Amino acid sequence: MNRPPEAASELRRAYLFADMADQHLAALIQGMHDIHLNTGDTLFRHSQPAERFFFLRDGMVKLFRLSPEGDEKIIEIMQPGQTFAEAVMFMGTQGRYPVNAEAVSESRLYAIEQKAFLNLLRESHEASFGLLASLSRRLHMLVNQIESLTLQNATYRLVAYLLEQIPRDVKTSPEVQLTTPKGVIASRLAIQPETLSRILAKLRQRELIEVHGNHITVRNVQALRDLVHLPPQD
Amino acid sequence: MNRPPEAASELRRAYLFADMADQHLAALIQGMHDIHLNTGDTLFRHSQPAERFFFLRDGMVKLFRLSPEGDEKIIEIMQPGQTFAEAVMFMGTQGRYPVNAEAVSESRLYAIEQKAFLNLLRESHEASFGLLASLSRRLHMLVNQIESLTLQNATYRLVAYLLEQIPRDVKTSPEVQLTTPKGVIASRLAIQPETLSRILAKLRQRELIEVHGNHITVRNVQALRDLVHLPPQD
DNA sequence: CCACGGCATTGACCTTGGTCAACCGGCCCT
DNA sequence: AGGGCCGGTTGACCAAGGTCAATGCCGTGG
Repeated sequence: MNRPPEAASELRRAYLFADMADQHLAALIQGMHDIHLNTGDTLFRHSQPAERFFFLRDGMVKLFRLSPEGDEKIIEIMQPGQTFAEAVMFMGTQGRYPVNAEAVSESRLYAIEQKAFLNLLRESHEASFGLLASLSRRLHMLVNQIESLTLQNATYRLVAYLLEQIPRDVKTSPEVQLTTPKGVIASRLAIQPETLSRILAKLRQRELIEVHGNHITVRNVQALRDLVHLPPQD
Repeated sequence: MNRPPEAASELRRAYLFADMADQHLAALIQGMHDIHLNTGDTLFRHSQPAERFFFLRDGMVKLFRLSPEGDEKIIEIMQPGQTFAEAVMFMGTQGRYPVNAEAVSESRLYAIEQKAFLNLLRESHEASFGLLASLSRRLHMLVNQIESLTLQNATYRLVAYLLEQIPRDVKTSPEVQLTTPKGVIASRLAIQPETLSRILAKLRQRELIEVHGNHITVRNVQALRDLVHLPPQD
């Protein structure tokens, strides 16, 4: 495993590795594997035995569940710099992946053996704390998702999603570039593509947004924020 | 804090404390507080600063979110022997509770200071591992909940809930004693009480169950399992 | 003993979002 | 250039479950 020295700083973007001691990280880097996925490639499937977890370098990977009828619900869309499937290590004897993972765009990843990482956890408190931080962030995200699935309607979820895509510090009329096909976003928000389309059309009619393909211009941020009961400004 | 010696074995019922060294556990027990709640009492509220987490000794506590309109969605109903709000410690600086907590029945709890526990984590790998196990269990539970909220209908969710209530090893015609008012169960399943009532009525008509107040007799387990696509037996 | 309040049930009606189908436009491939 | 495919859009229709209101059923307390 000959690996460029940038690997360490690359990994440190993830909570999990942010504070890990150099030598521990170096050891991990020695043992990890490169993975390349084309769009549509499957990384792992629900209920397969989980022997490694992943760090996403480039591209995008969706984590999703399938209903017996084949309907898909995306739980999370992983972005570069994030780790996933790290929690499975602790699901008792022989953990299994709780979701499917598939590349939404061409992706490069590092795969890390759970065994190796478990050993490291025993030596490194920073690693444990990093993992705990990762898990609690994800936990919180899931609770928020449950809230918006049950307490909010489709329009609310879509608007909240759009607002999330606007970088924090933008003051000008914000532009949102959708990074995945609309069907993927629909599945993430647990609505049908047709419904997504209709909601966008309605927002367009009300002149709250402009839609050009997968580029969206938000014409009236405050009106959108009001729609989701967010206080003015921020 | 004069505490009975049973406290240790009581706490060990929770994943979090199961494998913790005796002296560490003893130290925790020294510092913790007793809490008594009557039905309807609030333990903490969403977005309050979180300074402690809890171990439920007796009774039941619901964790829930409220919509701006006041609708309630129960995320989880805590049972005796479980810990909750342990994850908040790692949500960066000054974590805040992501949910509300309120007693559904008269309850006794132990409250543990997060600071004290954090110090302990630095010394005890067992504590870290216990916490990691707790969090990944909860994570998995939430993913399952998202799946059934999005990919399954109300009848499915209720039937799955009923089947979960049947103790593992029962072979006779199983009896389910609902441990909370039906309205609470409805909120947990993200349906209205009226809908819950109607679904039970429908299952009764089909002679799959009998309902007597909050006692339910399952007349045909296999038919219920089929409804939720579970394989026969198990 | 009756009155009240909370929970549950039932009925009538309505709304949201799903389903099915047609259609459009861009892109790739031959 | 033509054909087919994929993603997205639009329309017509449908159904699951929510809403609103009336009613029943206790259990508690005056």
